[in-house]
Amino acid sequence: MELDRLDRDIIAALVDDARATYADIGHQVGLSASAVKRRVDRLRETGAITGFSARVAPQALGWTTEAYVELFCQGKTKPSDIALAVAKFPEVVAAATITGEADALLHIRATDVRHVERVIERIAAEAFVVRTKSSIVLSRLVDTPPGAAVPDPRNGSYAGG
Amino acid sequence: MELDRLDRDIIAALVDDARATYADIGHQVGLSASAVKRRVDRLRETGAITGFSARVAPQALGWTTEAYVELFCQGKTKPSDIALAVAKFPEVVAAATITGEADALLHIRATDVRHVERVIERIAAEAFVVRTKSSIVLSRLVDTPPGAAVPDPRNGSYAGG
DNA sequence: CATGAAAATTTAAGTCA
DNA sequence: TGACTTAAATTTTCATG
Repeated sequence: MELDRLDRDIIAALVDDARATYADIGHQVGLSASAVKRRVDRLRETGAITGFSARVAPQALGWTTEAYVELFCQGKTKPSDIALAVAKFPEVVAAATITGEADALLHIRATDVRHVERVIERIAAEAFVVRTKSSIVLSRLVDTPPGAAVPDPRNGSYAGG
Repeated sequence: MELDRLDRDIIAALVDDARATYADIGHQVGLSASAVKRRVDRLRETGAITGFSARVAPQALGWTTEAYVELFCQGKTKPSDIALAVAKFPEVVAAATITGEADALLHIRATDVRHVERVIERIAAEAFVVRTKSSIVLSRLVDTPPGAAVPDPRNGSYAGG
């Protein structure tokens, strides 16, 4: 799907504040409220916008500890096997297969270090896991909601900082 | 701040759909619309909810490639130095100092592998950076919005998972 | 002190040119 | 696309347990 500058500006505005009114967004990007609504509806239909979500402060909800865990798996392990195994844990907020020595990298949020330890133990118990390598997060420096900046492939600039 | 079960249910509902009406949320959690609004206002004031954001499909916006980059820094480097340096790049969507051999871990989103390479080059050029170690993401397995599950410290259960 | 119900205002959603 | 109309939601106010 093709996105023009207005679409990217609208997306940036909605990433910044998903509850902004169509009139407000229209004022920001230079469109009428009804034009903005039509574009937002279209962006949702085409899948560019997948939904709207509250941003929460993890530590305020009790998620005070996070960790990154590298997974080293047996030779024949399929990505879908890993996905199925780790998706069971609400503590695993992100997971991806990666290049390099490790096969996958997990991002874990937990209530404390003991909790992290428990989750890693249970993941390490999966049949395909050979070993794990964990890094506890000491301090978070950056945490940008994905899509806060929208790249323009044509000129390398960004909308919405 | 103290969160009861209703607060956690409301947060879970808003993480799932930030544009749900107060009446809908009230129906889900067993409250009237005005009671829900009061609690949401309070959750925002106290900082448990930091805002509302559109969820976007990064690949639909041109962010087709992502990478994790370990940063090895000089002995006297402060976390704030790293934060300042990497926050300049919209491609750096997350960064944290971590335990282990590396000093920091960056999460980068870019338009393609060449773009990732360019960003890493510019970060590696920072004075405090000794070396970097990169892993390109092959396939994303899990990507949960933070707060999709809200832990209850009292009994170890979750709301909205 | 938080809740539910009602009133007033604002916004969303649909239709027209 | 913008302007207008109707329906719905938000926001405020007020009374209750």
